[in-house]
Amino acid sequence: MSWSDERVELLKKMWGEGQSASQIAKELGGVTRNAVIGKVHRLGLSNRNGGGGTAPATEAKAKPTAKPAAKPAAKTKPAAKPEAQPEPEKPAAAPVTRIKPIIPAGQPLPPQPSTNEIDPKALAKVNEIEKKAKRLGLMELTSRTCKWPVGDPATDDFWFCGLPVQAGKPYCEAHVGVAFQPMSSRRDRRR
DNA sequence: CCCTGATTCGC
DNA sequence: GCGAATCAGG
Repeated sequence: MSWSDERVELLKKMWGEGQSASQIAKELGGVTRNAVIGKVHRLGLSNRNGGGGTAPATEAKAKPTAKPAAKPAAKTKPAAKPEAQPEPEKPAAAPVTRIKPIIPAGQPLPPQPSTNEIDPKALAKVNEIEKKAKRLGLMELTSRTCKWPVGDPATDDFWFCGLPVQAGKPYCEAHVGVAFQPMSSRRDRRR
């Protein structure tokens, strides 16, 4: 398989969308994720910049490996393609639909992470990805599927996100965002 | 163990 | 230029 024009374009597109190298590789077929990453680097777009949105998880790390190769690391990236895209980012998610008003009413309504004061960003993201959720059943869950529950367990309108989890976490990226909301908010109120 | 991207280097 | 092997990390 060679990097035809179309394939390269798809690569660019997907990479720009934040797709992982392995996913791109699958989509393209005939190549491994290594090939994709290699190509990405050769194309000079190892950096997924967009519009200052979410911070990149993994950033360039210094390589302490014993490599005496004296390389000033000249960044050859003076070129500015006229068709460069500023990356519109995710504009949507304004109304932020209330997650799920699933409360039979009359209940104590105990804990629940205040659905109220969670990063609107995170919520938006969740709503975004829940559309793409795989809607897995309890039995379909594996060690690497997002276990975020959606809907009312008492109804058949209940499923699990099922999207690929990232690192040892039980949820996908988006859900991790709202699940592990760092303790903050109401903490220091006296000011 | 699963996954991610980054880098190296023989081809 | 290509990408497997390897590295580094979540």
